[in-house]
Amino acid sequence: MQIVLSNTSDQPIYQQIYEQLCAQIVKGELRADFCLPPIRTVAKELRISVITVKKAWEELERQGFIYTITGKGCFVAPLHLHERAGKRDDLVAERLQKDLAYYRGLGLSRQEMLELVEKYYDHP
Amino acid sequence: MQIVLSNTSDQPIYQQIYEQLCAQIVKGELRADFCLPPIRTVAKELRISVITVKKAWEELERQGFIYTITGKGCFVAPLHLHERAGKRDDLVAERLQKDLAYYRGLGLSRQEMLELVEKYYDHP
DNA sequence: ATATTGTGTATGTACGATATATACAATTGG
DNA sequence: CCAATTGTATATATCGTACATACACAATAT
Repeated sequence: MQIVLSNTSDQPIYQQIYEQLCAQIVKGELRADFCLPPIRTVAKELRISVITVKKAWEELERQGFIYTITGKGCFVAPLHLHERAGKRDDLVAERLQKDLAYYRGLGLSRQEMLELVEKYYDHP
Repeated sequence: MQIVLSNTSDQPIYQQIYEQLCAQIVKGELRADFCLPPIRTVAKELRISVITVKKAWEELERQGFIYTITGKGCFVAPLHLHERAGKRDDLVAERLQKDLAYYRGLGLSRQEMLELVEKYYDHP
């Protein structure tokens, strides 16, 4: 499990955490029932408050990515392969809609867009 | 000149305005030295505060898209064709970097990404 | 000249979201 | 049972967004 925070990002901390854990779970990098580190530990390592970590955890639980056992810890929800793929597709679809709208709004053609992706996707 | 606000969007109002005007300027839909409507008028039509419009206008000026003559109004900055194209590319590049990082983070391959763009770009 | 109208600007306020420290409650495990 | 460990709740501080209102400057008609 790995979390990297960006201080320059305009994204809230709890959301950065949420997204990164989301990604790791749908990719299967975190196995089912894997026990996440205590929020205190995460907070200490990232040098942020416990509450902020909890907020990310709450959102993860709300979306069905993890489950909580009070006094014991938080665990990765057991999702089958196709469920994980489905959740990933949900995340992609939701974001893609807004993103493409932006580029369309700037007047980019589909062809231009494809060329940009082709060019920069693997070379950031 | 046209501005459409979304109440459901999680984007700030002033930013929605900024982006839409940006787009219209780099696309050349607003001619150089075109006089924008008074912020009071825009505010009234959109049923928002003058301050919010001003905030969008400020950002547009900061980015060199418009210039202000106090007492007279705000005007579209005179940009040559290649300058406009350059600014559009700047906007695209800045956003594309973050967007692609997100999809990469979810484990999408370049091929998958291309297929999604191919499929949904013109059919939102 | 100067009053009036139109323009952008500044001040002060309110609210919600973000993030924090600290204290609390539930559960585990020796 | 008790101490340690876990997640949870309360109260507070700060920042960003948005607002209403009053101000300052420019243009123009009188």
